[in-house]
Amino acid sequence: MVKVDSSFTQFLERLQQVIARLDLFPGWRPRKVRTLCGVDVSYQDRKAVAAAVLWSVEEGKIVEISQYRGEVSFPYIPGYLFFREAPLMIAAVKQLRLEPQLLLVDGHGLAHPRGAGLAVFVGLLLGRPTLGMAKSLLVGRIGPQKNSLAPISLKGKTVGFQVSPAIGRNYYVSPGYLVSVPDLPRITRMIGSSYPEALKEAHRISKVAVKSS
DNA sequence: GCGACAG
DNA sequence: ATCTTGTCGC
Repeated sequence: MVKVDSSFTQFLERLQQVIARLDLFPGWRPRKVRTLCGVDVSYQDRKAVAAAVLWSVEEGKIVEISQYRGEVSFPYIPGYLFFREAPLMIAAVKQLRLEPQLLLVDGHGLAHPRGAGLAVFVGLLLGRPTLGMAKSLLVGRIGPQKNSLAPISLKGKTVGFQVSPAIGRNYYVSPGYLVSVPDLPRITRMIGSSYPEALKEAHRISKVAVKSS
């Protein structure tokens, strides 16, 4: 794994700051969400496998799967996850034959120290509506819960929500691309409120794939 | 300086 | 994330 000097992380920070100034979340309000695409990455040493799982909401089943095998040389550093995982995730999604309506990325989007987490980069570079969905908080404070949703506030702004499903652990959702913070509650409800099956499957499939390689 | 810290 | 056995609980 390469050593990462501060000049390089400073460069990545500048990149995130520039991206964060763009108009990333103008709002996306579909009448219906028919297909989701869960994206996740698993590792075994430097070997990595990204899985993209296209999921039909109405049928409740997998429609298409794609995997991308690669090598990582950049370490995990909180706040710079995009540089490690975005290339793999993007490659996996691009291999899909069908075009997903909404991407679900395992990681934060707006709920990031510089407002530009992994989900922002994946969504922006693929040009698709995207949500960041993380299993734990990176930054921000949790506000009062209302209807199983509690705002994540950062510097006085709401950057996402903590979701407390009827079943399972809490998770965190924030805008990745196109979807705005005010639209988050509605979109989250449309796809079911509990941790998405598309992401569970992407996690399982990438894990199995990296072990058998 | 100290603590926190997606996957 | 990954390394790892048994074990507590529904």
